[in-house]
Amino acid sequence: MKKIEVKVSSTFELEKSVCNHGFFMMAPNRWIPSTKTLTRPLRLLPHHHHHSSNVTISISQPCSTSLSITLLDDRIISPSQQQEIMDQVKRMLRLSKEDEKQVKEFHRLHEEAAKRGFGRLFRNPSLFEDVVKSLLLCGCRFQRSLEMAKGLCKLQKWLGKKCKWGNFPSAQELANLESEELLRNKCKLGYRAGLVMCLAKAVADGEIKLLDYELDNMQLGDEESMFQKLKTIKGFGDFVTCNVLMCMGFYDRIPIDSETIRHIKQVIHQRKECQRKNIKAMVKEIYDKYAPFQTLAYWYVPPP
DNA sequence: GCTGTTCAAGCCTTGTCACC
DNA sequence: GGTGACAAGGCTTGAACAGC
Repeated sequence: MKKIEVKVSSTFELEKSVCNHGFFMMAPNRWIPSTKTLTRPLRLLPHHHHHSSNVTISISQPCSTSLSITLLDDRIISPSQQQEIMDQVKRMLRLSKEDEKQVKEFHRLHEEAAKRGFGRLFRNPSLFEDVVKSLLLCGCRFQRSLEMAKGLCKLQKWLGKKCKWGNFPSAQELANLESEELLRNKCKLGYRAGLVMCLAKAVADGEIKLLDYELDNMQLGDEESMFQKLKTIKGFGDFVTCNVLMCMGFYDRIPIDSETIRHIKQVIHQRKECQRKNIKAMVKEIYDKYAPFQTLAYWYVPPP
């Protein structure tokens, strides 16, 4: 079993960087609380004549200054593939220099979060997976979103691919499906099947350049134009768009859904007057002082 | 800018009815 | 009366759209 070490700053805490909003619970991510380990498959780019392949990893934090990535399959990994694995882990846990900078700035505004080492929101290894999962959150309870993600991870098996642990399908894999019926009926995506299929095709055809979106955003820092651009995609309302912006690292528009009302009412502020009607105003009132990191502050849950 | 309405899907509750 | 099967409708979600 091969291990890769990744150095992290001493303020980094794996559990806090993983267990914050719902994505860490969605397949193929699996968090094991007893060992504080995150396990999931990652996709490796096609090499030479081979198709893209999966490698299963688990991430743990043996000490405060380093992470340990364990490769669970018995296979030889080239140096460039090792780099691919590290890049994806860095994306999930937001370990880039830019992320580090944002966390520090946020901590200047939010003393309590700084004290508890909170400031990184979990992501999936690719923006495409983030986007699809954001769509899965729509129009149902979270439990069903979890089942849909599981269904999508079984897709590779149904398509006859040999893999121990089904990975989340890529845009290419989804775009190559004959019809959306498999997504609709077997993965139980319902009406979301059409949206996901449409998105996958647009991404695979290069109509929507997700990679560019991600690369551009940090350099340009133009959230408004990114918001407008994302909003044109079918199925992207305010909630999904803000959730995707959050994944990209723009934190000043909080993704508001029904969960937000519960969140504010019961968990955080004991504010009973919170309703669907006034939720926007209340969120603004409570979190605007943390601008431009409102979404980070929103996901910070103080200890009981 | 907002409001309200409609849409979609599946789960949940309730209602109906035959049967023992 | 109690029970089980099944159907109908309600509830829930965010997006989309119409209207102001």
